[in-house]
Order: sequence, then structure tokens, then C-alpha cells
Amino acid sequence: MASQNQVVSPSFLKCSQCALGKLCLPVGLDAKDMAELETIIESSSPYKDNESVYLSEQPFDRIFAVKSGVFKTVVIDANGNEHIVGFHLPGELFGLDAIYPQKYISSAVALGTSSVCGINYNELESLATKLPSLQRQLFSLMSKEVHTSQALAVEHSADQKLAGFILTLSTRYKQRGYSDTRINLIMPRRDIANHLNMAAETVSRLFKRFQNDGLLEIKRTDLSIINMEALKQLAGCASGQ
Amino acid sequence: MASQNQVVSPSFLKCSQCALGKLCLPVGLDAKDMAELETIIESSSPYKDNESVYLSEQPFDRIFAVKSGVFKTVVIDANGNEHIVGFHLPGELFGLDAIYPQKYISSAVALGTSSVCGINYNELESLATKLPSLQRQLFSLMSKEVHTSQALAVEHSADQKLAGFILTLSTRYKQRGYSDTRINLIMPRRDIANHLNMAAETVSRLFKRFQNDGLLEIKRTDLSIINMEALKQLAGCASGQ
DNA sequence: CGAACAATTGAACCGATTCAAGATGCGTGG
DNA sequence: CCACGCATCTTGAATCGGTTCAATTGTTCG
Repeated sequence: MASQNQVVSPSFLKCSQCALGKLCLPVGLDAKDMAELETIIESSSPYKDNESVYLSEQPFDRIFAVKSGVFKTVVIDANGNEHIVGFHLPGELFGLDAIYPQKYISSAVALGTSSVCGINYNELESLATKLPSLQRQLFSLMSKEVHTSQALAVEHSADQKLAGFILTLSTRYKQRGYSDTRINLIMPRRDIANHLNMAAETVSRLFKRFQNDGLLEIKRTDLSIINMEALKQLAGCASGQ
Repeated sequence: MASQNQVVSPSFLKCSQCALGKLCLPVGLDAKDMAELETIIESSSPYKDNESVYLSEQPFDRIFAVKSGVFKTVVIDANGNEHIVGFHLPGELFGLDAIYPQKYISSAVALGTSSVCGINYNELESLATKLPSLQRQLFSLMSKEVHTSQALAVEHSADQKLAGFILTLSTRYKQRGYSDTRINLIMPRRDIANHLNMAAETVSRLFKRFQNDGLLEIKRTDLSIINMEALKQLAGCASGQ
């Protein structure tokens, strides 16, 4: 099993693992279509820890696919408080929420050394008109995004939220072919806490309790899920899907 | 100003007010295109209070546009607890989260007598391939949906959440041409509370405090916003825009 | 008019936050 | 390689916001 946060595929431009490629291929993109998709996908040099791909309020032109590492998207409210909207794992897209307002709502920041592919949105749209399977895939992905955002709101106790969070990571890594039981929590506790709207101390205490209860083992960034079923029950299953 | 929860337009099938039509028209749908869009939009008889349009787990075939009244979408977690994912006002779409899983995730329930248009999704997809402006509009709408779901997660104190909720209603009604300061809260306190993850008692207390502080006036379902700016400040602006 | 439900109000309670120390791990330079 | 210093994480005790429970008032509708 490849370790997480590594480059997804030797030639990411082949798009064999990213959110677009994964489902495009089986539904009828031939080599020519695929080649055309690849022309609008641009690779970029890696970002260092804490560097940003784009900033809030900048004009929207591209969506991004994570090639390696993890990114977080962050908004800052009127009082200057940061809120982490989401974490983005290898193969996942981000920047979709900028389509409607035509500017980036959040800022995207690398967690550790990480890299992306940029995809010009206007060109992607044009291409989607020509390739029905690509259009379908895009609709599907955005629908999934809606669902994901909503799922977060369902849980309300701190236990539920943290258990749910771990499970979504597990599921998402599994979907990309990584282990679903051994996870590298590259993001600091503070970021997890912020994302789930709770105090970092609470995250710490809960991890300890989950460990004492035999649900998982955790040492710094190294998380192993021991009892997946119990975790799902705790989360109320909303995120386990 | 037309009162809320009324039929949006005499002939909704003309789609002049719904989320699809509103932006389709200015971007180049001619009469023939429009006619084609209308052929896949079906009107239905009104639903009575508490009747459901679809239930969770049912196979997905259509998305829906609210013609009149209000609908709520509800999920039930593993422990049997209900959670209200969202409220849907006249002109808005719902059911988009079912595209990815190809089955309805939530159940959609009428709040008071309400009516919808159903739109066959496969046909809509096909049509979108032929009409680039329709495709663009759909992407845009789904992006907006993502943004909306995320915005909810940003607020964390009860004050912020309730203020934010009122502001989103205000904004959304305004977008459809209704008053943004006089709102009919057709949904019971219990539902508002559930949606925002708080106790109905808290909603009650907060409404009272907001009223004492001169932010708004409320009597049962009749809400008037007095001090919009103060509300926005309270909410932290995340929902204001 | 009266029954059933919805909303309000008050008081006790609890989960999670906050504040304040300590512990642990990590990179840097001696 | 160890020592230092910084940042992250952990742990404990006090506090607070919001919930829960219980009782009252208000509203709707047969």
C-alpha cells in the first residue's frame, strides 16, 4: 500500500487517479478525448508548508486537483477569526465553491510540502459540452461536494464530530487506494479542532478517550483505527456512508 | 411586494423565476431552447403540510424546483434522530445531493401547503450538453449549493447561527423579489432549532433577546428585521452576502 | 369551548471552553 | 551527539453557554 501524501501517479497528467479521470475513463472517454482533457490540465511546482495556492477574493479562473500532500481551505470571518472549511486529499478537487461567485471564497493552503494540478475552468466547461461523460462526472462530483458539506452539520456532540471526521478521512483515503485504517494526520490538532468547531484541548482529550476505549491508536500524526464499527456507531453513521 | 409562499409566476412552466430560468434567459436561451427546457419540466399538484415529495433511499430520477411554499429536507441518523439539512424557498432547487449517490439522501417534506416542479435529471443532463448556457447555469447553481452548505459550518455560537440563519433567509427571499426585511417564518421553532443544532428553547430566548436589543421584531411566524447591519455584525458576515 | 400542540420562561445541570501549567517532540547550532 | 529553544500537544481546574426538565402561557382548530 503506497503511503499517503505521495504523488498519486507517475504521470498525473494521465489523470488516471484524480477525481475527473477516475470516473471519466469507464464512461467512454477515448484516447482522443482524454488527450484533449489533458491539454487543459497544468501541473505546477510543489508548494511548501503553509504556502497558498490562491487567496480569498482573488478572481476565479481554475479549479485544482491535489497531486500530493494535503491542502486546507480557509475563510476568515468579519471578526478576523479563521475557519477551516475543509481538507483536501490526493486526487480530490478544490475551488469548486468559487464557480458561482467567480472569485475564490476561501484561501487554499498547503499542509506540508504538497502539489496540485490546475484546470482552467472556462476550458473545462467548454470541453464538458463536447464530452457528455465529462459533464456527467462534473455534476456528480459537485453533488458529492454538496453532500459532504451537509454531512458535517449533522453531527453535534464533540464525540460524534471527531469520530465522523476520522471516518471521512478513512473513507476518502480508501477511495484513492490508500489504507483506510492507518492514517497520517498531517494537520495539527489545532486545525482539526478549528475545522470541527471545537477547542484543540477537546480534540486531545477525545483522542485519548477513544484510545482508552480501544477505538483507535494515535501517536502524534500516526493514527490507526482499531474498531471501525464502534467508531461508526459513535459518529451516528452520517459520515461513514 | 408579493407575499411569500405564493405561486411564483402565473405560468411557472415558463420558468421565468426559477433557479434554472432566471439565469438561463439572459445568457442566450432562445424561444426554441426555452420550449425544449419546458418539455422536461413537469408541474405537480400541491402537497399538504407534512407530506413528502420523496423519501430517503428512494431511487433518484428528478430534481425539484419549489413553485410555492417551503420544503425542508431531512435526514435520519443511525440513532433515529432527525436532522433538517435545509429549507427550500420558492424558486430554489432541491434534490441535487442525490445526483452522486443516484438515490435520495434526505426526505423532502412540505411545510404548509406547497408545490413543486419536477425535472427529470437524465433529460436535463442531455439538454445541458446541447445548451451550454444551461450547463453553465447548473454548474453555477451547484457551486452555490456547496458554498451555502459550507457557510453554515462557519458560525459557532448560538447567536451567530441564528443571526446567520435569518440573514440567509432574507438574502434568498430578496433574490426572488420578495421583501428582505419582512419574513414569514413558516417553519416552527423546533425546526429552526433542529436545523441549527440547538434547543428550541434557545431559539426562543434568542429571538426575545434580539428583539430587546432592537435587531428585529417577531411575533410567531411574522418576522421583521429592524437593524440589518447589527445582525450582519452578529453573524460575522459569513451568511450576509 | 376545549383539546392538542407550539412557544415561552425559569432553574438545575452538563459538556465543552478557557486559562494555566507541564510534557513531549523537533529542528538548530554548538 | 547532546543541549537548547520553540512549537505542539497534553492535562487539570474553574467557568460559561447551552441543554434539559418542568411548568406556564399562548395559539390553532375541530
